[in-house]
Amino acid sequence: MSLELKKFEREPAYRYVAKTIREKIVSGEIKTGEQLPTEAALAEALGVNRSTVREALRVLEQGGLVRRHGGKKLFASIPVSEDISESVSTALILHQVTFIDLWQTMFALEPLAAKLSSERLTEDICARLETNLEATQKSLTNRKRLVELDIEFHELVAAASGNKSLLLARRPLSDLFYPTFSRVLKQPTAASRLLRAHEKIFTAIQKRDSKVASDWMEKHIADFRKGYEMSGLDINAPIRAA
Amino acid sequence: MSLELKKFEREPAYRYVAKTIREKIVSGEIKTGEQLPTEAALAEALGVNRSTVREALRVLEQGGLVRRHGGKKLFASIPVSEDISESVSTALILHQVTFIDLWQTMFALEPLAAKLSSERLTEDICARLETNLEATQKSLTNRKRLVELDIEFHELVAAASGNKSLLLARRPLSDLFYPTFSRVLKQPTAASRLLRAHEKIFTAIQKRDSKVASDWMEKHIADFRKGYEMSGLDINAPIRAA
DNA sequence: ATTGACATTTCAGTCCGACAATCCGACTAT
DNA sequence: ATAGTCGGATTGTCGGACTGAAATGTCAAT
Repeated sequence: MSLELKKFEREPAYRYVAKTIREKIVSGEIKTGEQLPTEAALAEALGVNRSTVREALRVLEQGGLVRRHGGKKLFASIPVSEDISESVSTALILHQVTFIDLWQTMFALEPLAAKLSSERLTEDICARLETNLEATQKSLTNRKRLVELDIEFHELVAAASGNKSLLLARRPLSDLFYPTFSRVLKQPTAASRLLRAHEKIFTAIQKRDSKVASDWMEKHIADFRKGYEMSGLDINAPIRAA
Repeated sequence: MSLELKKFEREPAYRYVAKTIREKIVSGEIKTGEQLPTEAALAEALGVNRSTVREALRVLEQGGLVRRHGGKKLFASIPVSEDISESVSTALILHQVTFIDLWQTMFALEPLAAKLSSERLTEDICARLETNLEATQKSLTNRKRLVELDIEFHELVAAASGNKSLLLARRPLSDLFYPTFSRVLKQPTAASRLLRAHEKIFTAIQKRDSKVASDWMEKHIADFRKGYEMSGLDINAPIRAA
């Protein structure tokens, strides 16, 4: 017997304004990349004060729907994974997710990314993967650089899949993994194993061999976990913020 | 040859304020559930105007890090999946993800959720799943209700996994699926197939049989796709907003 | 003591007006 | 054309003010 009395909550004006603008963007009435009116103009058009418009803009900005180029003009935009990732990451940290939580999810997503990439790889991304691999070969002793290249490799594979939901889902997990990844790479054979796995994955993707690509990615992610454990890190401890 | 001269960008005060408060929350200095000072107090403490504080609060609010209870008091809080899901969903829509994109990702995540649930199921959630199944049996002809129950079932399974990153990753996908799900349920045998799958999954989870749980979930998700296609919906068309 | 009605205070939401910094566009001189 | 100059437009920030709703305090009745 929930009474649910009417939920009086009159929605604040700033939220109404945000919703209105968001809908115009989502519906396509305001196209991506298009310039928005000035704050003053929006205020007048919507019949509210500029302060109210500004609060609404902060909301949209945080959601990545609106951004400023070069300090002044306001543009409608598509939220990119960076926009989303930060809030998801902090949410995960506050929920005290453990390494093993993240790893389990990643273990499901990354092989999928490898598989799909084998089916959709474009010339552009293929070239970038190749460049990435060459750089990796030259950076086997530079842990910091190696971490960057590993991040890029996996991001490229996910991008090659052409599946944006996959890209968006894995990004925050990746962001949370990598602060400790440098430590895992201290393991003697870690760097060479990483390179070997990346090469196998890349080759398989190039050959459109989705099965092998997926399998090697699986091994690669499994290997990451082993390395994590062997580095003396606790897979059941909550992930710390970067 | 990029000069990259210092990126002058002095960060706006409202963003600095937001960052400051966020860090205090993430670091635990302000505990979850704790009440925050009033806007005026924050303004004075941080040496900025109240308007500036308010803009910062909009940012944090959007990220689910603070919320108001009963319209007045401000509390620090943990972002829940609803908080995140909306922005991720709109991002996905703007990226024009297709049904097949979402489905592929879901096809990787849901069996994992079923598998993990088999290992960690709690009494509480077990009972709620049982209630859910009973309600489903009684609602086979009520499509609207059936959609709600299906959402709940899968959400419960994911919750039972105890893996928050999984919960957070699947939520926006689920939200995007369900607007069209009612149509899929028009298929003659769809409702009974759904019930049967849910029952099989639940039974397997109860028996801690992770393999069977995972397999049945896989079948269930695969079946969903077939139903989607048979309903005359285009799996390659961009998902529309709810 | 507990309850309930009523008065008081606090505070979020909104508005107004203002100002400095700086970005943009137009105009001018080279 | 290119570079330099100048003024208007626009954002970020500020101080102040008002309103209504929420929180709190007061007091009488039970």
